[in-house]
Amino acid sequence: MTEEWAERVLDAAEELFYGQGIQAVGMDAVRTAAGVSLKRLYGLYPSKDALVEAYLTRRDARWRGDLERHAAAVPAGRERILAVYDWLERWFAEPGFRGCAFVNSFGELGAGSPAVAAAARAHKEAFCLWLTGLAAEAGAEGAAADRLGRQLALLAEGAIALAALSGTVAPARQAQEVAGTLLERALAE
Amino acid sequence: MTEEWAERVLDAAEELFYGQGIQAVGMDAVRTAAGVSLKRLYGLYPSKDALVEAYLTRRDARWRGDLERHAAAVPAGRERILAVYDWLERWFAEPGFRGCAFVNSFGELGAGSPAVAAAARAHKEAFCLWLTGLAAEAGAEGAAADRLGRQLALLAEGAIALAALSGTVAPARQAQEVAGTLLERALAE
DNA sequence: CATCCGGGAGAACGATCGTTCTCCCTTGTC
DNA sequence: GACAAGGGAGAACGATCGTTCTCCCGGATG
Repeated sequence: MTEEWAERVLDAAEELFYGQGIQAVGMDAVRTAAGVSLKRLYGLYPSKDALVEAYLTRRDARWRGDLERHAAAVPAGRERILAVYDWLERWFAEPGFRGCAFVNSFGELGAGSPAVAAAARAHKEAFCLWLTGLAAEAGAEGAAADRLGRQLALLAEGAIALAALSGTVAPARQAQEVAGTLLERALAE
Repeated sequence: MTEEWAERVLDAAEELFYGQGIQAVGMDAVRTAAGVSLKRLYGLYPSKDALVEAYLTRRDARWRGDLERHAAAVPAGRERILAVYDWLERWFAEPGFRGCAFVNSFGELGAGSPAVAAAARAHKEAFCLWLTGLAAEAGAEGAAADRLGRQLALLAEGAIALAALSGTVAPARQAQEVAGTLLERALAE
């Protein structure tokens, strides 16, 4: 099936693009890693830009899907919000963790690729909105939930960046601590 | 003087590298923007790697210098810490703001360039240390200052990333609010 | 005025990139 | 067994990159 081939190509592309940066990876490296002929590669994705877009799209879905599944296994409210930072910590510990794929792609191509910029923006916005939902679930109302959601997103973002640069998982715990205090204060009414 | 030429080249390189990414900018573009012959360019910086390293070194010094000067104009303590986020907000509003040069460079080249990775790590570490100093100045002691410094760095980092992606200055204010609560809690003893 | 030398413009070179094309072998069909 | 179709391997192409080299001019020196 062409579906399976497409997925194999995306698997290879994701590993390479995420691990080494997009410009540093040539189509030939993707071809080799995926074990696919160049002809088939270009049959599946008509250009590198298209492959990059598919990479970001699938990564967004999988990243948020994994996170949401992890959070759903924990009671709603304060506990579920804190579980987000547990999940981040596990992510930081994975071999090959190199920060946020969207921040990296945006930093590399954002200025010259509106599609990448839009994908990155959409990813962060969806993440922030989801956190806002969690905040509402936990008892924050209206504008308070919105504010709390943005603050939680800020903490996650900072933790991701610092974990990548430092090569340490510690920022996850630090962000979790701050999130804890914010919740304490926001939910005390 | 060769000094002035070197600075002109660095000015051009910084604008281009920061605005478009490092790999997207060729030495010829730097040459043209700086108004310098290729021969002189390679006389000043023997390779692109050397130019990139000089770019990051000078940017680190200037960025932290500007920030420290801004903070020094404000009374030490809680007020000075909050002023950091005012400075960030002004930075975010500058035309051409594209996030943290070190995070972007690391995302683009970190995997393949130990020098860039080290520069990025050093920059963040220095920033975090400086924040810890501010926290100590404000009354936090020992481990508490360290913890507060890391939390403040986390907030700043998240604000920078989200401001770049969203194209908005709002994350500076949000980070400042969180910093305010943290200070309130930490300095209440 | 003759000479020499530093530096400017940009051609040249080898590598690599994204993309397309050619050639050949395999496989399925009559 | 003949033949058409499709896909694989990789050569080929034009562009661009980092870096070096060539050629030439202008001005300082005797």
